[in-house]
Amino acid sequence: MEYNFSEIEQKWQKNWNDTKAYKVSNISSKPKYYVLDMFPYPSGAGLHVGHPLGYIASDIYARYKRLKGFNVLHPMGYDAFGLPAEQYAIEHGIHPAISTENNIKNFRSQLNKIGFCFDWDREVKTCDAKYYKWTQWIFLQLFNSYFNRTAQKAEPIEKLVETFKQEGNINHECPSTDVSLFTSHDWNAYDEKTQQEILMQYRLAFCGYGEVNWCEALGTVLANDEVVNGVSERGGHPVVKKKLRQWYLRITEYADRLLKGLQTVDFSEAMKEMQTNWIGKSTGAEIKFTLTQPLPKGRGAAVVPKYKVADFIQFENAKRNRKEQTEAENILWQALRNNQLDVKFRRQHPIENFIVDFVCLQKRLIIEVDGGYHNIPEQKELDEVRTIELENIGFTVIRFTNEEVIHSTDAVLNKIKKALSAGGEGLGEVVVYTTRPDTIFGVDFMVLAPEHELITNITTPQQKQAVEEYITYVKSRSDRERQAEKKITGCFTGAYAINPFNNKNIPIYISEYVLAGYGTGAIMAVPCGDERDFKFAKHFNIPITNIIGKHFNGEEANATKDAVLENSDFLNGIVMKDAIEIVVNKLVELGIGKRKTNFKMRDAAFSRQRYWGEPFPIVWKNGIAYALNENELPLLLPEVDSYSPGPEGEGPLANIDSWTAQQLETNTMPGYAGSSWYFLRYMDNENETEFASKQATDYWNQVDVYIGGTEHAVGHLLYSRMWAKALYDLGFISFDEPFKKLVNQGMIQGSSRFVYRINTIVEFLVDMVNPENDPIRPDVFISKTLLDRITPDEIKNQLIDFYKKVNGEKYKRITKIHVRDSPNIYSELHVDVNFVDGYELNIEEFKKWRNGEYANAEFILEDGKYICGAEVEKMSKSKFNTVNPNDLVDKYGADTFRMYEMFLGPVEQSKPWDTKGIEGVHRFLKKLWRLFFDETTGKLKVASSTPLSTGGEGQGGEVELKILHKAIKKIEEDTERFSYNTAVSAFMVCVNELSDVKCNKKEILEPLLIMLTPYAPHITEELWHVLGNTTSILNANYPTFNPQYLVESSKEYPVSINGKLRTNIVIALDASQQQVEQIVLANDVVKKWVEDKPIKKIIFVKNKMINVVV
RNA sequence: GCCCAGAUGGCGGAAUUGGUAGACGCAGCAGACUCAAAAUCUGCCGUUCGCAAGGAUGUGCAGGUUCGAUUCCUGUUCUGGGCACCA
Repeated sequence: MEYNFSEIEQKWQKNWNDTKAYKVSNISSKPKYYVLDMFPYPSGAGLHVGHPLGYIASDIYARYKRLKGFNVLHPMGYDAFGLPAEQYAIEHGIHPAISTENNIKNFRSQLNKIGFCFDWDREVKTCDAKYYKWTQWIFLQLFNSYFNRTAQKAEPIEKLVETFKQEGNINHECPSTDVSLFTSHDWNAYDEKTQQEILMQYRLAFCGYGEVNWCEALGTVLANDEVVNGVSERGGHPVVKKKLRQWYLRITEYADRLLKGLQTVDFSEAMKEMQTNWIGKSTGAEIKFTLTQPLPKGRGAAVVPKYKVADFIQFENAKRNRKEQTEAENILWQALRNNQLDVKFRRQHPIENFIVDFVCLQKRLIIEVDGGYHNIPEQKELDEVRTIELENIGFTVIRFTNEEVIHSTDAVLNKIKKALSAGGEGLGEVVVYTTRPDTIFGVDFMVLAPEHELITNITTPQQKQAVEEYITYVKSRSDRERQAEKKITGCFTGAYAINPFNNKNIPIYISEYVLAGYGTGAIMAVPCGDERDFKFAKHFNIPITNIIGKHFNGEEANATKDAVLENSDFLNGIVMKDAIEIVVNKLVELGIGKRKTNFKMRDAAFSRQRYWGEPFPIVWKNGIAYALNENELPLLLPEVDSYSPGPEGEGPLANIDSWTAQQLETNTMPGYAGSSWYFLRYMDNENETEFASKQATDYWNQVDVYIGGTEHAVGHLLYSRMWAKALYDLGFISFDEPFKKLVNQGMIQGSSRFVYRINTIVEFLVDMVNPENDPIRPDVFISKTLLDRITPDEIKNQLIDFYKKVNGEKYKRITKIHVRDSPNIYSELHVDVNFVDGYELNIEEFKKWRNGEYANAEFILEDGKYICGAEVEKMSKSKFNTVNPNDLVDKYGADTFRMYEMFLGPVEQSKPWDTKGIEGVHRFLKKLWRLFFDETTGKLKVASSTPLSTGGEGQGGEVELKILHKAIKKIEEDTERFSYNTAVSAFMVCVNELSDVKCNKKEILEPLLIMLTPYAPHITEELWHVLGNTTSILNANYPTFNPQYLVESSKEYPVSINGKLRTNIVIALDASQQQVEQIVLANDVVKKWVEDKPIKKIIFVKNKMINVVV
């Protein structure tokens, strides 16, 4: 019998389908195992050979775990909302639902051909209303929650509202800087709109404003990859940043937990590192730099005033005063202490010759609480003098009576708050964020992000025009371009700030290398320690202060933390990393800065101005966003007439009158909405009352193995981790990390092929009387190898020869030829790899390509062949380098295809696709087949005869058992660690060796079949039944490794002299060091190399090697 | 620019913990079977010197640690992935 793979594969695929062999139950006595693939987007191009790589890997693992006795969940579904379908709809007028459904059908049929063990009854599609009902529902949970920073978890927003009613937001710092402190009194007095606006700043899903790529000409918002070099990819229209109302997820609140969670999951170190870097936690300080301009109101002081620090006696008095607090002072202190108003207050603090009641040094605000004796005239006069003196050195003084403090505390606090915010404006200041406060004395200039709000206020009239021009330039550039730019650009604002530590004037610049979104959008530049600051200083000729002595050579910056500080006042002589703490403490003490933890990660933009996505279950009333009720879900995506954007760049939903009449949100959710929780829906995909029952999510729990590419490292993987954490916090699931183990699959790259068209233009002077004599100028392609060798002149001559040939008789009438050089002598064109054999172009196929576009093409060949150029690129339809798995399955069968994809190399490594080697794997399966069937007679030759165990007489049995158990050990280990390429070669070795010993024993071959089942399920099921089994091999028991079959008594040791291998000697494994030394030194080869040199030592590593050192 | 990964024969790759570099497969070469082809089987196959025995050299590049380095360290080049609206 022949190995007829297509017959076998169809037969068993039908059988498995009919018997529901892959149906998985949520109720089982077996331990559970959840194997998940990353959610595919069903693109119109269909599957190419790159897609199944991860699916085959997971399929093998799922089948392996099943053989090992697990109840395995291995589902598949579609991330079906997305931009490409919408783009297709715009171009072809076909509803995305229809094109998506077609793509899904195509995808599924392609997947089925490969023989995956998906439980199709659990299939999900994100664009299905039954699915997105729950995406909307989860969104509402996020909308109706806030992050309790004390408890470090999400909680219902009603709980927060209760707290606000009781105590204001004193214990719940707002994640947004837009909301300052308010009391319960304040809260209760706020109107609905204010209250809702405040709540919005706390919600986990919230509305804000964000910049998008706006293309005026197309009237639409563009995705980043639709923008190329600042213009739209389609049409090349200019693109600028535009602020639009957007939804966000407050993922930044989860930053710390997302970091901590990484310690509990089994992801690669690289993956964890990428996520860690993306979250970008850094510790440092915010430092306030006072501006020299505009001048503080009415006082004329252009420098930061200094004041005298208290002497010993004053400190003693202050201490005593603190103990003898009045009732009013105590009340106020309780409200001011511990940064409750966001700033640090001190009580009974000595300033100049006075001891003031309360002072905020940072805002230079003094609060005096007056007891009764302040009412006498002398005291009043003294107080006034004191106020004037304090104001002269830059303080603001406000006074309250005991009465006011005790009876109208709220009003007093409000006045203080107002005074605090006014204080900042008067002086004008820039807050910078730095991770290196130790370098404070090396600050030579300051750089603000061009978006920084202070810029318009501080720019001097002389610099105004230059600054505006620069800002216009920056507006046209993406963050990526800004960071990648090597050229130094920037602009001086004309303003100066003062270094609070040495009063040095610091020029303030703006530059695109400072991004508005990170830190405070302003940096203090230390050119001797930071490369970009250094280059900036050089470019603008800013003198550089060296604070690190010989560590700075004047040629390049040195970011060391180990240098001893110089030119640094009170820090001189201190090692930089120790100075960081000292400076931070000093900043806090002086009230000019604070310790600050920063995250690079930003809140996740969660809306798109598009049609093909989940509608938000949100209604707007009077500018307030209200959630729909649960029973109004799903909010169905309506039909639209056109997929073009709304009037102000909103999504297409804004064009539907009935939609806008209901005041429904016109944005839709982004692609990652549905994919952030799909792994939960698989557990219970038909549930109509919950996103998944608690019972189901408790049973399946975390995904045990998740296989997917690193391209999702920071997007999808962080979002879904956040969603899981939020659902966990709110009590809907009982695990807060969704994926226990992550295996990264590499990309299969395309190996593109190119043909080279000659561009040189040949002009003919022809007989104009007969226009039909106009000569034909076919496209001429030149072979790559030839192109590399010959000169442009030779190319021209070849070209003319061709024109002569094709024009034949006509050519004789041509009176003159003129060859005009074009800038590029030739063009490199992608050609479909499917009609290139290796590098040789199949010219006939090429001529038929693209409806005969090149039917008349001519070719300059070499040795009768057209050799193509080659390059490794992304596999993509537009590059004509895709290979369809269907073609390969038809030609070699699914089993061969599956094994070949695995045999290509390690799963996690990227590699270019090359179909060439597939024959080898196919031969392996045929060879396996021949172990069962006689080549010539076609008869089954497997016999049942118990192979003899160790010590028995029949060596045949021993050898075969050894071969089998060596394979079991290797293949089981390799499968466990996803090293499928080495497992496949172990199968090959095993089958080669069994063929060599002509093994035909059922007891050897049957376990081999079981081991091979995960890799090649069809052929093994067929042979399994050939051996007489009646149940499916899918449910067989994995063979058990027995080490006793592999025991050896001696080893052939490699022997090196001075590390160079010279010979091999067989030595018993139990030999001692002395015995080994004797044997080795007696060896002739060793003697020859040692000659009479003295032997220093002999290194003997048991079971490894021997090295003689002379 | 920043973050992550990778680089080994003509090609895909192996070497799991610092211990015989090139397993397994492809391609190639030689041979067997055949009228022939296909299929199958056998042998050879990093480079280089040599008739051979054997030697030299060799894991992107330059250094270092070690008895011994593809493996560890420092620097560097190139390639791939990501960089917040592709999914």
